[in-house]
Amino acid sequence: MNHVVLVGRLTRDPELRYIAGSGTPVANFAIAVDREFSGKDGKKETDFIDIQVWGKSAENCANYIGKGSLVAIQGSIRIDSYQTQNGETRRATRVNANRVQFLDTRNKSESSYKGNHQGFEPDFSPSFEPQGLDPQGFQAIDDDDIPF
Amino acid sequence: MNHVVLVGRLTRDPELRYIAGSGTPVANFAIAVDREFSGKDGKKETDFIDIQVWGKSAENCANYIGKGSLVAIQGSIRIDSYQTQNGETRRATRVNANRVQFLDTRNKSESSYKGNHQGFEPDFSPSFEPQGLDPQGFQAIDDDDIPF
Amino acid sequence: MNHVVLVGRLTRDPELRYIAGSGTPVANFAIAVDREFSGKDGKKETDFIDIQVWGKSAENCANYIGKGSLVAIQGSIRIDSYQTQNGETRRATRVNANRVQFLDTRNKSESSYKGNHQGFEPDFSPSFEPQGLDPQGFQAIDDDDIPF
Amino acid sequence: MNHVVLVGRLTRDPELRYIAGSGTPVANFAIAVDREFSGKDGKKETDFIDIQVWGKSAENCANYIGKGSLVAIQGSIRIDSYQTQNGETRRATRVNANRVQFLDTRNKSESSYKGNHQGFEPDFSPSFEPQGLDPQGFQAIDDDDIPF
DNA sequence: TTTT
DNA sequence: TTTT
Repeated sequence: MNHVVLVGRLTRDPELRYIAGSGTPVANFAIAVDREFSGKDGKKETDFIDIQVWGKSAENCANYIGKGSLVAIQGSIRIDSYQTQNGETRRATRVNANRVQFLDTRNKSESSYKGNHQGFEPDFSPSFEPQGLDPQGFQAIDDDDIPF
Repeated sequence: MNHVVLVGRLTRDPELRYIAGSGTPVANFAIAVDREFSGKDGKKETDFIDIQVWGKSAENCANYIGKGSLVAIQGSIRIDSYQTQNGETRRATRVNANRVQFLDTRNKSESSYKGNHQGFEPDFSPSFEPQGLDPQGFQAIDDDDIPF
Repeated sequence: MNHVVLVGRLTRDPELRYIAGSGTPVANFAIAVDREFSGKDGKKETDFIDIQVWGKSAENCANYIGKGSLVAIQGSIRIDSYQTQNGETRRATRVNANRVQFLDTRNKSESSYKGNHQGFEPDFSPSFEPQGLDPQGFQAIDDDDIPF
Repeated sequence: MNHVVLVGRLTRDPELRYIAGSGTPVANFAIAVDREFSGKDGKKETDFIDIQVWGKSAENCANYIGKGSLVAIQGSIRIDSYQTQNGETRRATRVNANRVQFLDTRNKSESSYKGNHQGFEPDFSPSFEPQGLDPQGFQAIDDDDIPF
């Protein structure tokens, strides 16, 4: 039994890769989770937790959420070992997400607009451009195209 | 929201320490959690997850469970930063346990018998000696000595 | 160990009451949680789960969320027995919430606008009137009146 | 998101049925979960929670655990509606278990022996007889036969 | 660094 | 290395 539930906001856009042989999609990102009870000084404390998602869900993350999006994650703690360049063995602790629930109704393009949209899009981060969707424009995405 | 539930066995006896100023007890140990679905080759895979417990519950762990004990843990993921000797900053990921439920009826002494039993040691292994109840006393550890 | 995590939307406004003797606040409401995998016919299935919150958190729910609000709930399953008028004993199953995290930025007034907005009602729907702040006062409910 | 984790003991043996058309196995039982914090009078309080398991896992429950067994359950809350004889609609709240982890090493037969075994087996409940296994005797079950 |  |  190894169960984790987290609710937090992405600290960066998901990075999508495909495993060499199998072609399996993997997405990596981190979320910021505020602690319920913070330090005595009252200043907010936050844990930045690394998340890994596999398969179709990885592609959905890459396409529909970005830095700042609010998500609920269900998964398990996973500890992987790896070698540094100088041959040292280190451990990476991650949450392996079985399910990522998007809690922001605003999609990636909307979220980057936040109010400061003045005829052009200076701060429209390329990283929010919906991948795998029409690069031309941001016509509302048809309900049928959205996998949730 | 940051919730974790784990069921697994201790890989070593809990280490109990007391925070210098406050005297707050802290126990550290790790548990082995077998993955539900293991590799294609069928060989079992296991995550070794670091646990930290505070307060009265830390003392209970030190007194009543040891290497091999089965426990259910409820807590949250916590990421602490610390400095290595050469000034590098690293992160330690742990589960901060709010509750440790003992699932083994057998007590510490029984579990410590396996192998290191050499003719005497009535029913008590050194590693299970209730820490914090040591009449000798313990060395209070300075906050600064604790990387996490 | 009895842990529950739910994410869903309120099906109605919280009902706030105060326990007679102690004055402890209690709020009751239900949330709709869509099942991840629905029936073969593809039609969405939903569980409507009863929630009970105590103390300060009950008042916060009454004041800040309403029908339609998205929440994450952490708590435990609780089964209470009560008597029907005809002396039958029945069981009520509820989630006793330790923590209710509000996931909607939009406040109560906004959410109550949908549909029942008829020219005025500045930014306040009756159903969202902060209970427990009512200058009129509330009727303390006797413990015996509460089946659960 | 609808996640539940419970640790408790079976209050009765699992009842195994097979769905008419499909032949899918379903097991029903209940577990007793002690509340962490009990009433002011100090007397222990317990929730008796109904569990439902499907598929292969249902058969494993029927074969390997019984009244008194300690289990960890991971699943979700499910609310089903049904009609009483007099046409009333009622709701049944259950935990739909995705995974049942057996935390008792003692198997069914052993557990019913608990100490009071004096040459005959007065209190060997038939209900603990391993179903689907050899009714003749209680030879240790071969490791290879046990799916965990 | 690892538990059964 | 960090989110609102």
